[in-house]
Amino acid sequence: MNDTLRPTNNLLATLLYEDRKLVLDCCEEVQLIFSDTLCEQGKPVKHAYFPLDSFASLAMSVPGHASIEIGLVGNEGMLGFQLILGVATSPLQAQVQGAGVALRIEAKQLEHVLQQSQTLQYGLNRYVYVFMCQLTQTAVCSRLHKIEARLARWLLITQDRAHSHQFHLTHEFLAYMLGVRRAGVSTAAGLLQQQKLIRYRRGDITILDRHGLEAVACSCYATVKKLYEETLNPNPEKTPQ
Amino acid sequence: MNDTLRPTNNLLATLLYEDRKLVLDCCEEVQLIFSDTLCEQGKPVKHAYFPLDSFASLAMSVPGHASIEIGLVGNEGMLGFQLILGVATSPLQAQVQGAGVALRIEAKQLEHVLQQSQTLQYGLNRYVYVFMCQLTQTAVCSRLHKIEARLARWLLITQDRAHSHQFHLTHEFLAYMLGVRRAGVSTAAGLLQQQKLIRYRRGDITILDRHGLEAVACSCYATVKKLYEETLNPNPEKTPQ
DNA sequence: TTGCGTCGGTGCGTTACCGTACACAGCATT
DNA sequence: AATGCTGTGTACGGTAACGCACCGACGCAA
Repeated sequence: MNDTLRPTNNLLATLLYEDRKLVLDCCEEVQLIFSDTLCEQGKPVKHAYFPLDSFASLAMSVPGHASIEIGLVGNEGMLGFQLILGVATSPLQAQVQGAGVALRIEAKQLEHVLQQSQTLQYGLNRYVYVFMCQLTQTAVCSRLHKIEARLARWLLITQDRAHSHQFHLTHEFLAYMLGVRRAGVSTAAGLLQQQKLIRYRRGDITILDRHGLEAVACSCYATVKKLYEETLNPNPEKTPQ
Repeated sequence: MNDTLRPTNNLLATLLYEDRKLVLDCCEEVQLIFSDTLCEQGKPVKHAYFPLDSFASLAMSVPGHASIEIGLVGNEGMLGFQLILGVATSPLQAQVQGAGVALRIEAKQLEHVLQQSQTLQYGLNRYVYVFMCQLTQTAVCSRLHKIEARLARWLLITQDRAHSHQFHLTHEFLAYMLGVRRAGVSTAAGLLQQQKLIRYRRGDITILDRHGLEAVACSCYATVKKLYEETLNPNPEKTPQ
């Protein structure tokens, strides 16, 4: 497969060649449609996804409350971390936020290839670890930081996943993900727009000043980004252990 | 080893007999001292612990802010989940909250026995999964629920780990764990005491009415408890898959 | 008995966000 | 041109928690 001529999945890229091949041979390419639900809270999961140019949001809902952000999964990771741990039930809800292509592997087949290679197991376990840290950081963030900072952070990670300075996100959706009121998002977004960091019109958001946005966002953005870079080294051939 | 005459670790109890033996043979018994720090954020980890009658708190601190609760680990689980994933750095801070005995295994040895048994790997992976769900639930909880409910929840999980209706916890410490002001805890604790659910005096807390406390606590307590019961089945011989 | 450190109760002004509600603008459909 | 839906701006009163600060009560030790 010629990876250089098409978008790649960075998690797969961290794997040893043999392990990557093992996984890729079981994968099929699928087109993800915007707003499709890939898995629901508490329901069984049939596939794991390695997004290429697509990405999906993860959220948890609590009875009697709004839901809350957990994170976004794009081509830096994998959707369905539970399968790496041998659990076939989804604890979260996943919804496609950016249409595009993803590689898909059946749960059974993933389980099978995991049993065939210790190093694959190890490589994907590292992802589970990073994902867990990200989860914790997001948790802390939503507890400590104010809406404006969290909104800025969310826009940044969306831009990272979308690989574009422009994307579609309504205040309504952002409110849902951040677990706040729609009105709260409007106010915060208004502030960011006043500072000429972003521009939006009926759901179409354009990032005007990424650096400015990073300054407004809390340190959580940088922390998680660094974690991914440090832990998921994209040159495993050089550091196979 | 005669497990029936002494406190047991429930996670170890979920393992197959052979796997349990594999782990136990590498374990040494250690006495954990109250307020000892078992691992610090970002520092390497040398051991994993399986508490018997001891328990420890996990917290994450963010520069410029108070720290925040992640959870408590007692005889229902294991301290050092990262080691199961092959990562030897601690993302969190762990401090002994209940003095007592724990079984301790060296990181290297755990890695070694994990390589020897797929079923052990699988059994501990399930714990990682449950722990992750708990993490998420705690995250959501600290975002959505008010201090009184979260305090009630914390007291309940402490009671579960301490296996006693009485334990030592100052408002100061509770504030630290819940990520709120000490004064906020005092007010909330005062309310619980007014309702005759608890009694406290200079750090000594007595649970008077567990059911009442469960009613005040948010649903998160019940959710996580159920998750542990369902996922970590203590009779693996009957359901070895 | 005095002193000191720990622990907890309380008050005050401030802030971030909530629930609710209404108004309006852009866009598509009839 | 009229209608209706979606997306956004804004306002109002209410509240949970904040930072800060001070004081009192208890318990240990000199």
